[in-house]
Amino acid sequence: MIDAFAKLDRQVQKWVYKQGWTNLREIQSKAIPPILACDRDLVISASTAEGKTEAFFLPGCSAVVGRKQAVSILYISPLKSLINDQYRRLRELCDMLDMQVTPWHGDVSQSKKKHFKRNPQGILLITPESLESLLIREAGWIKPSFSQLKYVCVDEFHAFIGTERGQQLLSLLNRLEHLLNRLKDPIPRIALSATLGELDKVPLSLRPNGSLPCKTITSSKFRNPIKVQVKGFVEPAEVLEDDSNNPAEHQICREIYQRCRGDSHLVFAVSRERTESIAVSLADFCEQNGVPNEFFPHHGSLAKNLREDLEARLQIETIPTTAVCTMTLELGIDIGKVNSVVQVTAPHSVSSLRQRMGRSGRRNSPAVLQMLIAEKQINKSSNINDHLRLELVQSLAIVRLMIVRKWFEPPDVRQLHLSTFVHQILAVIAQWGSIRTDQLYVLLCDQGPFKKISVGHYKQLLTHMGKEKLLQQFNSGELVLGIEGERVVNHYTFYSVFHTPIDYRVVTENKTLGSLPAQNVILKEQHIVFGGKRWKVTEIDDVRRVVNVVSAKGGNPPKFNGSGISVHDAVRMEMYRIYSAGDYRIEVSSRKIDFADDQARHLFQEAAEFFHRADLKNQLIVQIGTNCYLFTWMGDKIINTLTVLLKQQGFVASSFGGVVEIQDAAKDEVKKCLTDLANCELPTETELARELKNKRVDKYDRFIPEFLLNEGYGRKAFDSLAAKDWIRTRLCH
DNA sequence: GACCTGCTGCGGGGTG
Repeated sequence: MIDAFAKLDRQVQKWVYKQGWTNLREIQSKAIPPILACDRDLVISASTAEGKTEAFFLPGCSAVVGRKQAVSILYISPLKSLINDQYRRLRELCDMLDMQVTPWHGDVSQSKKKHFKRNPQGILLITPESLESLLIREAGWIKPSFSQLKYVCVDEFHAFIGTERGQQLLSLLNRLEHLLNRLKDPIPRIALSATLGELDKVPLSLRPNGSLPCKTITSSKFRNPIKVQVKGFVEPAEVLEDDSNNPAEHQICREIYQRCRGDSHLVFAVSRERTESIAVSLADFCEQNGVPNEFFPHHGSLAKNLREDLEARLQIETIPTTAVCTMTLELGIDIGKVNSVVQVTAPHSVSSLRQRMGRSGRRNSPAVLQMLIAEKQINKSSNINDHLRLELVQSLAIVRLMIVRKWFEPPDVRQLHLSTFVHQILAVIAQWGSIRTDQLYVLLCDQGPFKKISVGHYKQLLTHMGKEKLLQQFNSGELVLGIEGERVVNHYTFYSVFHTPIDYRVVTENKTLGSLPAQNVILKEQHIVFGGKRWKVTEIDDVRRVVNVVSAKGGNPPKFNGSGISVHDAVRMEMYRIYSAGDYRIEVSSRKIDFADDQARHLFQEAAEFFHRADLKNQLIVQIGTNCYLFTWMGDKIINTLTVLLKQQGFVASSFGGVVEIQDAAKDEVKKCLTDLANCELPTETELARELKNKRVDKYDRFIPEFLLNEGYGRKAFDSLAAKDWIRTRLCH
């Protein structure tokens, strides 16, 4: 450890002393030799607040100190706010090293950018979108300015893996190496990441062409103990018309109020709508009790300054503050640690729950999680899903997977990312002016990250893009942008690969509170909840897309849009094990720890009894009245596949919470149908996708021909092989 | 029955 420290630059060592650090953290010491060697990629995987940033920058800066001719380190972050944070943290170190550090994103002033362009050196902190714009517009400047580039560092790498934006990033890094003639002598990539599942697969996600070896560093540090409780609530069967007084949610808010007031906590409420309704109820409790409000909402549709005010307040430990939030407070921004984390309604993945837990656990105190789950009261009209209490059992399963099995979801790496492929074709042509089709394929698919795209598909896509006037091909084989291509590329929204719907701005007295999706109807005089407060809509301007509001009483939060959720196989399999055993408790050295409260335990016992009575341990198809219910206890890809297969065969099938409902069908009929299907070739995922409408979900899907779109969509939504395997191994026996 | 992220160049007006 001490040896590693000795290898750092003297000024860097001085900076470490100045921080009052007596020694480096484990991952920081471990990272020094491989970064100084500069001959391989590196994945630094550790939980928040273990000093990952310094783990890279201490040796990284040591290796490049004194170099003035060109940029030495390129740091890429998914968030502008993180770039601003890192800039503040790096400035002192870089001042001591007489090294330039420059933040570069959409909010950085033109003057700062101009200064850097005249004087490119040191460290550049940038977003993928800004790097894209530099490659397209300033490739001639990048070539000399980055000629000495020694490291590329990607922060929050887990947020990129398997996404459209991550695919763009990989393509950008490959295009950069190509531009700098560094394909044979690649620039080492350092990925900083929260703890990941399946660490052995990360190197391929960091450099798909494998042109440089990769080392992975993790921390063996003893983690804070974890305290978890699941609390149950009962939703009365007869809910009054006025759902503003939703009884279970009211009880849940009372629980949060009593638990959280006086300290700092995060309440993850899953949807923006629920975030608003809980935040405003808690503010109401404060008002009724004559105490100052300390509960505030935080989500992506809230104005930036409101969010930043709350983030700043969370950092002040002496002021009790509870943020009711969506995943906006899951990663990235430095808000310090909170006393505990509350999760309202079941989380959908183990990995996001883990991230959330990481926000709790101040100085040697345990990380505390409370899950508040409402289930419906059972009556005559209750359906099978109500009886099974799927949400409660999903919550129990996810806690067990996190604590007992220490498992979490790997990213889906089967996807084609066709929308981003179209984007990168346009971007590369815009960058070079023109390129031969074979060169373009080598750059994006052979060397770059689009390895799953065949030459045949590539050619058909180019033909289609030609028809759409995105491209034009000369007789020489050179591709240039077509009229439509020029139009798309020259618009400033081109640089991002993710889709953003049109919004209305919500304004009061010239202050912007946030935004609302345009599709959702808001009426004049309507009372709404927004930003944790109550308002009346006074005016709607459809041209400027502005909703004006004034302070008022009453009202409900507006609807925001959301698409489907996806639950992994492992979660449903764990649910099946819990039901079958009739026991969810966690075994710790021959003792069983019950992490549910009385109400949750009671709700679970009722559900387990129902499961047992219906013999769901052995029965995979159940007949209730004229309907059938199919239980696979598998993830949503298999559920989707079976649902569409049954529909194709003429059944009326739909799924909810992982259970497939088949209307007006006999159990044996359904079983025979699926068995027969599995005895021959099942339709491919592409064939299943043909059955569906509304498949254009990603930003550039509108430029993809139907047959290719089916291929891309099929891989996202279905898994024919796994579905066939399930029928043969489970249903046929 | 879900969430999040980002982007330009230019012209007009105000300030020091």
